[in-house]
Amino acid sequence: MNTSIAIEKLGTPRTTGPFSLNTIFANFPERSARKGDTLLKRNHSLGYVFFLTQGMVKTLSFYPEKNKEVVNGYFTAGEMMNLEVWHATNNPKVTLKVTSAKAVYKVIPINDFRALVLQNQGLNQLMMTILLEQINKNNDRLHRLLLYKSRQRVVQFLLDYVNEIGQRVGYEYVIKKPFTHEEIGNLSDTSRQTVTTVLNELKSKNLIHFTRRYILIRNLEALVEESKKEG
DNA sequence: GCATTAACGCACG
DNA sequence: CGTGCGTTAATGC
Repeated sequence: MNTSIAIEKLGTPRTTGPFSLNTIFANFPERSARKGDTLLKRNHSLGYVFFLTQGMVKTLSFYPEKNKEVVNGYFTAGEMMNLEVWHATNNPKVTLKVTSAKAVYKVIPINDFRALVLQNQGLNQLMMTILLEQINKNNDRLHRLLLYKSRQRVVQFLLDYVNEIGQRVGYEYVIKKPFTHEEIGNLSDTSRQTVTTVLNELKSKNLIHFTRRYILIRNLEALVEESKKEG
């Protein structure tokens, strides 16, 4: 994989331009939330989709037979959330929680959303694309769990992370952390302690540097190699 | 071996 | 000053 090309794709073109989601949802008011706030409570009764314009939100599913909530993934600016309500107007398992300091989002009732999609062929196509991307992302996560060991998954998560929200600084990349080590563990299917040790190992190799506020990728190429390397 | 859980001390923000 | 982090020992497969 050519990471330099992948990095060039940074940004969210879907949020600008005449056919962007921002334009399509222009009439829906923006709402603001802070870290830890819940956008969608588990067992809510009404169907809404959400459009995230700023910040980061994680989704969790609840499994009553285990009495446990597991992290499904996270959304960044420009993404649609809770699209599952398209075929069932409520989504009782799912919770949406803000993980960044601040999040700005729009709430679109499912009936309004359906009407928009049915009258707008472009939006229809875009939704297909977005859904497939979300499915692919989940597939990739599952495949990584099957094919790679935990330390590699942490490195792979870092690479995803820098692609999505990293900022280029000279030859390095900075990620401002909306995640704790525990959350990184949830998302790369490993434990908090493993995340800590892997990150410190990468730090000692001078591939990355980090504090509680940010992660600096010092050597992206080497990190890509690290993600492929066996145990 | 490879990773998880528990446990505890420490210090960042 | 709370909780997120770093480390290690015990345990499982």
